Amino acid sequence: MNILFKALNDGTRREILEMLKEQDMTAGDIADRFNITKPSISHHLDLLKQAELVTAVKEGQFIYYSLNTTVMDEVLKWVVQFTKTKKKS
Amino acid sequence: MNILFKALNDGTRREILEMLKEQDMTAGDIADRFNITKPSISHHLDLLKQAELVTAVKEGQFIYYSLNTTVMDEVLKWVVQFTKTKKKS
DNA sequence: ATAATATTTAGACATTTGCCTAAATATACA
DNA sequence: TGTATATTTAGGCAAATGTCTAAATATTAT
Repeated sequence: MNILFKALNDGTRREILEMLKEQDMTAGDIADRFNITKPSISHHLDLLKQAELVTAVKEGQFIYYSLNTTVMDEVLKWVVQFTKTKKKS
Repeated sequence: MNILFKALNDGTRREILEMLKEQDMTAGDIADRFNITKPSISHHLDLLKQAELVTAVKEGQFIYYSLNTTVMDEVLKWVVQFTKTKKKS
């Protein structure tokens, strides 16, 4: 849970997740969309990978990153407990 | 969104939210449940307040903190976009 | 084998974070 | 008025974070 919220606590990383929601992308393609150096993006991707929010598959000299939606279910479950607190009126 | 994830990115703060889900509490009562000094808890409460995850009401010399569930809906909305991506098979 | 491309690893640096102690503020009570 | 209680504000400090440049690794193409 901790590592998950930590991974989500950064705008760049959240944007990466939103990009990967649309399509799988290589590390380079992801980096090209930000005004941040490739090593920095690589580090962000590593954190997302540690949190298992993304998976990485090497294909030749490229590494394709994909979203792993199942982990989000955990976050969802945690958040939901605070929202479904409605009382009958 | 940023300040929200920032507020949630701490175990102590998430625990406070879970406590407040059960009942409103004073700053002191909250602090008593942790092995952290009152000033530190006060700081955590301030962050939660900034994120509007909690509200504070002063009653005499006490300050009662309550959960504000409506803000969680925003988080929920953000998270859900990643979970409802199931395809028909 | 050498060069080019894709990506990561390593190391440095400034900023942010979470914690602490000490002091300040505000209310209640004797 | 003076003292105890509840909470916050201020200032300091070590650890974590996000960024960068330079170097290392791996793959592809000449």
